[in-house]
Amino acid sequence: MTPDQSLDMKTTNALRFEVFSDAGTIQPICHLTYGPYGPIVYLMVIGRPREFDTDRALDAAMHLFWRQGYEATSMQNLLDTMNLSKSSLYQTFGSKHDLFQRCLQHYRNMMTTGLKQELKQAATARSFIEHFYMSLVDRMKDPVNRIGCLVMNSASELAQRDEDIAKAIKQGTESFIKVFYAAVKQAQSEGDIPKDKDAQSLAHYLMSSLAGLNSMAKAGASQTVLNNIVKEILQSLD
Amino acid sequence: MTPDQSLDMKTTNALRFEVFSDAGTIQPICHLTYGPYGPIVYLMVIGRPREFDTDRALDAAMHLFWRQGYEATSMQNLLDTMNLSKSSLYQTFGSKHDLFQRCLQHYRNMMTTGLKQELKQAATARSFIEHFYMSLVDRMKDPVNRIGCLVMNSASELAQRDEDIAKAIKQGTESFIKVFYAAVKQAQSEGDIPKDKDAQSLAHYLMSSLAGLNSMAKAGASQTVLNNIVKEILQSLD
DNA sequence: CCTAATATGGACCGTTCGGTCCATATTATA
DNA sequence: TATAATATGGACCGAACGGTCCATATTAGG
Repeated sequence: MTPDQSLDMKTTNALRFEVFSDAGTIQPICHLTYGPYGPIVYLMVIGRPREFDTDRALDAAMHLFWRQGYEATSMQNLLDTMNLSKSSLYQTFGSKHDLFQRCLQHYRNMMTTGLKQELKQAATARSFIEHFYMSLVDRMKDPVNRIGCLVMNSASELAQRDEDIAKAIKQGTESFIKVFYAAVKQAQSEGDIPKDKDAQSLAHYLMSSLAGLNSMAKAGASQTVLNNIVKEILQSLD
Repeated sequence: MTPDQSLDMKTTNALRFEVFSDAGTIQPICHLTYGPYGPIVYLMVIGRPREFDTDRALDAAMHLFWRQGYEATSMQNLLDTMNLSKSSLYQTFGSKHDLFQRCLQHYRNMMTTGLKQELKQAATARSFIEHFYMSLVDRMKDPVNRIGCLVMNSASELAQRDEDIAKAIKQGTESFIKVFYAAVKQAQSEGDIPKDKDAQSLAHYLMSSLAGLNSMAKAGASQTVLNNIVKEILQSLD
């Protein structure tokens, strides 16, 4: 169980135990009640089983919010994309706001997992960093990909007026920065970044540069311009 | 007349000549009609004069959009802030969308004018650049100021789904980049930035870094973190 | 005083917003 | 088969959305 998961207990007329999955969805484990001969534990859930995949629906919602932002995404829009009925959505995710929080969590997990894996698989940490920025610019060839980072987009749109989301954003950026920090540290130990550079500062700088790059792409900067910016950014590692 | 201004002619039962002010508001010049002895030119406008200051209202709207974003700002919100009646607003500015475009223009003019002036007044171009970033971070002490840049905020929120606004955003960023370019060029001629650096690339990089810094501030980065990022950014000028 | 032109306030519009509720369908166990 | 629990579809809700329209007020010139 990762730190993101938490145990929850809910009493109905009997007793149920639930956990939250990585994606934040509720997963029933067992169902405790009492029969004439003592307690009975049902290991499966009673009731009609879900017809949709919660995590898949969450993923669809995340991509929609990512592309459109919070305000510009309507519930109807979400229903269509997630392919759910209104009841199912509200029963499973609570509200638009709650759903968005789950999406932020999901995004954070997805990204950090992916980045850590890429770092592990890269030949050197420095090449990981370089490849990260260069492939980012490459992806920007397709305007469809100029949607920035969900966390930073949300910071721009919501952080100043929603404390809960601000907290999630802070956690998100810190997670990303941790990956950059690990990469910088590793690169320093591999001799590819000067050891006298402050790894923490550099990690923050890399995060900031990433945000800037995404902004420039959204603002319509050309491939050439983006590449030149990346060149400047990467020189900071020397 | 600056390039932003344009001449417009509108025919009613007579003929009127109008210009757009820097803020984009309509300014009547004269009113041409025909009397029994030939054409008559009224130099003043016939009709009830405006009771509000158009530019002041536009400025208020701009600050509201800047703080809240486009979608999160309702017409009622605008009416209250601009202190106008619904009729006056729609008559003067057309629609929410049109008003927003005007605000973008106004922001661009305001910013470029201010920056050019600061550059002119600075001891050296390099000190202008350095002071620009450092005072930005200083302003971020107050959360009220963590509202980023209207142009970049709009890029994040709207550029991918509104061609007109995307165009305005591109013009905006290009205007800012021009100022940075001028500063870099000047600093190079003053010997404060190596002449072998590509001024254009550096200008784009400075713009990108600015966007990143604003994003980080919105995401809740501490003063210390922001300062460290600025240090890294400014090292790119060496 | 009449007229042309504009300003203003407020009623009003259809649509969409996020969200609730309920009747019905479906499932697994008792 | 009865029951408990859940899933689902759709009707429905009040509020807010951006926007239109019209009656009235105000101004300057004829």
